[in-house]
Amino acid sequence: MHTDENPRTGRPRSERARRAVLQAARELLTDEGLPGLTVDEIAAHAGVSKNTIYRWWPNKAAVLMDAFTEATSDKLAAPATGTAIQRFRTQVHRVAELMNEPAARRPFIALVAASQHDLELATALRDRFVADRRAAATRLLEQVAREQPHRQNVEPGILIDLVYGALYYRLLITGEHLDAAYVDHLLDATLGHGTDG
Amino acid sequence: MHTDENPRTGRPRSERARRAVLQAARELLTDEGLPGLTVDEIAAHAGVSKNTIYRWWPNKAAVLMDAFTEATSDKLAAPATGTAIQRFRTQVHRVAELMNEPAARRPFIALVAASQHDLELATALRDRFVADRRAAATRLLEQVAREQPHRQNVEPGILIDLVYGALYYRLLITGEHLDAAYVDHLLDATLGHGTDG
Amino acid sequence: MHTDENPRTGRPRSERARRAVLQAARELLTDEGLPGLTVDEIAAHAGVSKNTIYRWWPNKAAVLMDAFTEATSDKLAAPATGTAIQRFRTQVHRVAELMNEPAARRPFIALVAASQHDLELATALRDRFVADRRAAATRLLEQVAREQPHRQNVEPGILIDLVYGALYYRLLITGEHLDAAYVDHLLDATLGHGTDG
Amino acid sequence: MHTDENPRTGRPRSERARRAVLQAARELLTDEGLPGLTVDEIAAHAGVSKNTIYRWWPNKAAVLMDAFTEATSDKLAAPATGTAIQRFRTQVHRVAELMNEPAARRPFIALVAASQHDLELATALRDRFVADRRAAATRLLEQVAREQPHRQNVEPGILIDLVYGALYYRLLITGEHLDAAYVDHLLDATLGHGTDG
DNA sequence: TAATAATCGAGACGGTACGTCAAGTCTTCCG
DNA sequence: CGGAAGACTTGACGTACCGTCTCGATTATTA
Repeated sequence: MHTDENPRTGRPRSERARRAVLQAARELLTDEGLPGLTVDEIAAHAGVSKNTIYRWWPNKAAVLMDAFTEATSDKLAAPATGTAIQRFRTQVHRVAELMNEPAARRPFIALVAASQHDLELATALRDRFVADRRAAATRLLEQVAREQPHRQNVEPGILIDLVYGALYYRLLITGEHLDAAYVDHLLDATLGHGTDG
Repeated sequence: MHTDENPRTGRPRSERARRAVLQAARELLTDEGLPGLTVDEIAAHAGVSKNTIYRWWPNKAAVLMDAFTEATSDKLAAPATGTAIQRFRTQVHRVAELMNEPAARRPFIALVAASQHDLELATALRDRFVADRRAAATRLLEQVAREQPHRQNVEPGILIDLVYGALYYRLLITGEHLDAAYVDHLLDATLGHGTDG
Repeated sequence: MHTDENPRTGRPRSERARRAVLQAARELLTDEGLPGLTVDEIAAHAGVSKNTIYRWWPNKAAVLMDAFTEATSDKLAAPATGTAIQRFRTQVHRVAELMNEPAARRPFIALVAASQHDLELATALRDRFVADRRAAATRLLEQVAREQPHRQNVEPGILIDLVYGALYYRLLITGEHLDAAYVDHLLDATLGHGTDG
Repeated sequence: MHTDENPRTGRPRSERARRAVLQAARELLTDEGLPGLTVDEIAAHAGVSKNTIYRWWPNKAAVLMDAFTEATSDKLAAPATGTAIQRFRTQVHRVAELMNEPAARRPFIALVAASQHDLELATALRDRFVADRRAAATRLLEQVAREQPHRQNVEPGILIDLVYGALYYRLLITGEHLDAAYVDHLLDATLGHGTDG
């Protein structure tokens, strides 16, 4: 999105159009993913010209990226409370919930799929979604290691790969459900039991 | 592929054409993935008509699926030796190596990406690639549980999700390298150290 | 049709196949004309292989040409009786009837249409259908001129063009019906009234 | 052609593209007729996308119909002068000249051929080419009958069929040349000699 | 209160790939 | 060798979507 540009003159960008586009992108996204979503459709459904879409986004992947971010950013932002371990567990649970939520699951899958052959999108996805959580998780797990030096802790990077990897694995490969119990199983298996209290 | 059908009459299917198509699919696959691979290109490069491709495969995803299977089936088939745990570790290492191998990495990524919006492909991928390994791994881990009942074992399904999930996570999300040391880290963290001897 | 070839050895040509092909061609011809008739259809409907068709005919136009000739040759062959003028009139009536007959009208139209961009077919059509009638008509009209030198006769070639031209004109351009009364009108207008007795 | 529609908004239709398509159609038409003319070729030769062609014409027959109309409409439009009979004779001569003119002969033959299996085209051809001339000719011949009641006139419809029929007959069946002398022969034979002064 | 300037909806444009279809040829096995 | 079956190459078809472009109309700031 070209929000950085700010000409002092001329007709200002239509906020209505921006919103309509993002909403249309969300509404029209089906199980067919990005390939099943066409810019013409989005434009028609949003009551917007294709020109307007291409003026502000480079392609439909970028549109969906924005649509996804806008819809989910607040859900992951709320700060967790409790011990470091508890906060880590909360974070993982939240991501799992996101992957289950109807409004977020399909866009997310579509974005991950598209990012496999779209380097820019892959970067954007990592920068705007993965990196934050990964940094926060690393900090929390390092804190755990400092506070409980006697524990036999695995490297934070490895542990994060294991837990988050399992979430993505179910989301993308097996397609199985991601309920809270399953997430607890993953966390218990990697952090040890009784770490949720 | 319709290899199952076997009419006694008529001109037999050209094995040369079949091979040329699969090889062309492998050779022409770039980082652009399936969207960057066109049936016209494959046909031209293989010296085969589009018609022939569509006679035997429903779409280019199916072609690439066959191309991938043909190229990698033997690499994963060789039986591992040693204890149950050793054999499990070997299996995981082999999958990781596959994900690293130039000839297999790109096709695999492309197939996983495409399977996100292609239900048939997703099923085929699970049935022909994931299911076998998962069943074998489950058997091995159950054997471990029987032989070492004192061990604090996690459920096989969870453990498999964790380990394989981490592999897919690096392959699809972070794009980081999957070397043997990293795989050992994953296995040590989930199975315990000293399980490789 | 390659009837000229007559090898002394090997399996003889199947008369059953030949007939089935020509009948299938007649039966499958619709208002779509030659373009709407496919060799695959003919082969399937006749229970014959495409190979067999291409062995004996160069293309589907030739097949239809044979099918048409076979079905209509006898209808035009019966000798007319009476005076020269009467025999000429009979000949014209017979051609008009042919153009009306369901079994002949469509094949004929299709052949004339196809002959516009198929030189071989055009030649065949002229040689095997037009030329005979034209020669006979010329002979008859010259005989009339000899027998009735006082009559103000137009050149046979012009008269034939006028009368037959009108038939083709209705067949191909206006598509109007060609009944006997209309044909008599044409003949009366060109030969003079009272020439039918 | 959808020239009737006139939306006030959107990018206006490219006159350049329209012209280029029609010209390409004329230039690329060979003795192979419509079947030998491909939309891809027209598009490439006109520097236009296939899309644009299909946006404005339903098929290549419609393109050629427009190309033909555009090139010939003015040639037949100029009013003839003289008596009713003279004007009729002029009209017939003009059509004959059209059938001889290199720029018009092939398109016309191709259109008549195609109209044998294309109902829409047949209607268009009759409505836009045949009907006008036929109506005008009928009017002229009726005027002749009124002015010269003593003459032994044949029905206008029959006379038109005879004369124009002969032109089409030569054009489509025998392929012979249509020079002015021949046309005069036809007119003399049907209207009587000395009607050209 | 204009003039300027960027946006907007609409929709035509060139380009590329799609998946289908028919033509005509070739390759097998069976009488 | 003829014939049935059916796979093969070739080439055109008509469709769909992409991303760009050109209109007239709109809505701001600047003069």
